[in-house]
Amino acid sequence: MLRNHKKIPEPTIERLPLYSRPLEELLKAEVPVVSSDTLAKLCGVNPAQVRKDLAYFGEFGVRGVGYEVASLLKEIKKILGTDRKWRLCLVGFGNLGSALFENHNFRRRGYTFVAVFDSDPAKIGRILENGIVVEHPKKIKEAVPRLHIQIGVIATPPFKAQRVAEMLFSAGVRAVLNFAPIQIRKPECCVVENVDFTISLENLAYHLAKLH
Amino acid sequence: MLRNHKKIPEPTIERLPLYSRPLEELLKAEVPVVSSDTLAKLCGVNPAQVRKDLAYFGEFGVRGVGYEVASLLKEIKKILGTDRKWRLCLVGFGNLGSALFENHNFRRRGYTFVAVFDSDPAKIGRILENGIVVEHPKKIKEAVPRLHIQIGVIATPPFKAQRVAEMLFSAGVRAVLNFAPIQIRKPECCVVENVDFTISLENLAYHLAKLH
DNA sequence: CCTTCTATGTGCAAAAATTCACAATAGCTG
DNA sequence: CAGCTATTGTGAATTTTTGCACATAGAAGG
Ligand SMILES: NC(=O)c1ccc[n+]([C@@H]2O[C@H](COP(=O)([O-])OP(=O)(O)OC[C@H]3O[C@@H](n4cnc5c(N)ncnc54)[C@H](O)[C@@H]3O)[C@@H](O)[C@H]2O)c1
Ligand SMILES: NC(=O)c1ccc[n+]([C@@H]2O[C@H](COP(=O)([O-])OP(=O)(O)OC[C@H]3O[C@@H](n4cnc5c(N)ncnc54)[C@H](O)[C@@H]3O)[C@@H](O)[C@H]2O)c1
Repeated sequence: MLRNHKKIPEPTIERLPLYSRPLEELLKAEVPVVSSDTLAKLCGVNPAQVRKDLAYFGEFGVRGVGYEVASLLKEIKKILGTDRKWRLCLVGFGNLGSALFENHNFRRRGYTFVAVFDSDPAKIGRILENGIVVEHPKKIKEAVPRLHIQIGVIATPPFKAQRVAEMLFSAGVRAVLNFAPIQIRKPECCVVENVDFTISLENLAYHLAKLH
Repeated sequence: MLRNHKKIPEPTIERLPLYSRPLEELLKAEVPVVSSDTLAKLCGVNPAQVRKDLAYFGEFGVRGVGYEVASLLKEIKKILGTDRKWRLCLVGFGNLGSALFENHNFRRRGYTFVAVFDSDPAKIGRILENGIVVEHPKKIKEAVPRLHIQIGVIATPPFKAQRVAEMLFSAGVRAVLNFAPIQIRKPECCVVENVDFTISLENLAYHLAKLH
């Protein structure tokens, strides 16, 4: 048994969400069982990789048959914590922030915005979906414990992002999704994920330039 | 000399944009020279990594001194093709699409939207910044060569994304930035980068769940 | 109940990426 | 201009990740 001995590689964690997407499709299409080969093709990875990744967490497959779609999906969600609900707050209700807030993919996957903060007086007080009211960021300190906010999403201008992050951390938030194109300094105990589209664009540009 | 012999590792390419961000800050602050140690700390990576990554492309540093900020930044931009201008089109002018279009970071980095496509009749004909008019996606075929579009950005609903991608590829686009949460099938010769925030969120949830 | 068939789980080897550690070398100082 | 210092560039060691290859186990059919 692999699962009890070794720690789980980061790339494995990053591939699990990749597997869960085609699995959701298969579930919808009422396909009962999937092989590592098929799943691998759907995700564009190696079949052995799929089996090994899954084996870190348990024996989910049946030899000679494959993986039962519904139960595998459930297991992956359990591993990722996606079977739980997570409560988020949004800081920065601008173009990007409002697109994030209005996107129902997040809620469908268990990520619910329960508070929105913005420093613009023109936006403070505005009433959004689910009765959420835009508040000044100075309310973060008080709102995080009261609303049990677990994840902070930063969509402010870059030069405000570090300060906002610090407010979130000191209010008790341990995980931050940061859309501002800067490197956030964080306490040891906290996790930060950066999303930066321009990095993806620069990657594309590099590969394009090579194909001349 | 490393640079002529080995092919460049993908992770190296992915780190270059990371280096360029603090370098821009340093340039603005008129810091003339930076050591691999300092740059590494700013980016949260190992200093030897910085040196090795850069050495793949040339000898940019001065022993005993460090790297000249301005010229290093210029070199990185040259490598990434960010010194060139790139012409993009946007397909899907919804919440996310319009946030992308209105974000001036892209243009500042040399990525300019020169066309916007959306299938919604209520949006077609709308006039945006720089005189760009929202057009029906059936115009892609004709617009790509005429406007020399090099990169397509997909921000349509997921179930439309594959079809849109095919229209882009067959019109001659070789690089696609895809925001829809599906795996795009692509011809050998083309490059696709996927941006999926929910993967980042699932990562955060996993790490949070571990810290319980 | 035994045989056959199929796809998993995993030991092991290969490949890739990271990090160490140090010789090489540029600049500075006296 | 010799010696000293700082920091690069890189070969070698280490760690991590991937992929092969096959023994293993469940299912199905005779
Ligand atoms: N829009 C995009 O497509 C896009 C793409 C990549 C990155 N980003 C980044 O995301 C961030 C937001 O982008 P945007 O386009 O939504 O910008 P925006 O200007 O539309 O919105 C920023 C919002 O943050 C608010 N704000 C400013 N200071 C604040 C503070 N201290 N506390 C709380 N709120 C504050 C502003 O009032 C505004 O509503 C930026 O850092 C941007 O670089 C955006
Ligand atoms: N909004 C977000 O924060 C967010 C986050 C993650 C992922 N996404 C993904 O990005 C995509 C767009 O999200 P959104 O929130 O902007 O959705 P949206 O519904 O606001 O916008 C989608 C737009 O695409 C247009 N469209 C539909 N079919 C089209 C076609 N065949 N050709 C051209 N245009 C077409 C629609 O008219 C609409 O304007 C979705 O796939 C979504 O899952 C969005």
